[in-house]
Amino acid sequence: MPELAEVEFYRKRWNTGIKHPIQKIYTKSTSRVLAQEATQTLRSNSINNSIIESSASGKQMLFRFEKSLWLGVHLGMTGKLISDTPAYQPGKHDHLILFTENHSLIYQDPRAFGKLKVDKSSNPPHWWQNRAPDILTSDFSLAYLKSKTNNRTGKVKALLLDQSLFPGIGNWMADEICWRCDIHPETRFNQLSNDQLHGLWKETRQLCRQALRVIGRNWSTPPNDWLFNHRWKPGGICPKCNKPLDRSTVNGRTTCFCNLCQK
DNA sequence: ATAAATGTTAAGAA
DNA sequence: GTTCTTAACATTTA
Repeated sequence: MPELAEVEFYRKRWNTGIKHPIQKIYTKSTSRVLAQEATQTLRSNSINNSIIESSASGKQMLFRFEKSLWLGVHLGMTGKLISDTPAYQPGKHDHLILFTENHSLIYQDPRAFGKLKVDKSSNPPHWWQNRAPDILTSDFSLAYLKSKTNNRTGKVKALLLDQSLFPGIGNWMADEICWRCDIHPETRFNQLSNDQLHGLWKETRQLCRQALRVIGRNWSTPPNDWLFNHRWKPGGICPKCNKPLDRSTVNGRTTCFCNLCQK
């Protein structure tokens, strides 16, 4: 479910709890999301401690506590962050709940493909420090992208889904980018012309900005001239040429594209 | 009943 | 070393 902008949307939902001391903690007894050891560390270090800030990078989030504690969150396919009242009762798919005086901060994940990581140090954990440059930073330049993808023969869609190259891009965003650039998702990356590569880089950044504005802010529905609104509908049509969209499997993922527009 | 779902990773093969 | 394919993970929804 969550890609760059959805992650940002969920991250902000826990803002309600910032600077409110944790009074009580619930953890699911056997959870693949929150491992045994992380559960212990969190249980013994979160009470009377407060989240003071959070950040997102690609599909990862990091919550910083006042006293030497960090919580990393990856939402997997069906993870959600929720803020509710202190009276909230744990449900079947809740893996972690932090209770403050006025709120409950919930990590809910039915398929449990997400991951919660805990680190007890004063500096940000090492897995946060060695990250690929975020798409909207100045480090993600065309020159950088060129240098990282030089001679890559994989399919464009496959590379777009590679988090070490395009952090935050997921299935719908990868399709949206290919469609906007009129690039067939199975095109080999090293077959892209200079113009195509430049276009792909620009559209990638543009889509990230737009998605953060539209979905990241309040999860509103994107405009109808995005592929987004048409890609999941059976019989969906291409907003550019009004012909039926095509589907196939690329890189093990359902891929939606227009075989008239995308060459 | 069967398939597919906005993600990641591991294993084995080419 | 790179890339591809497949499977696995667990649950809900169409």
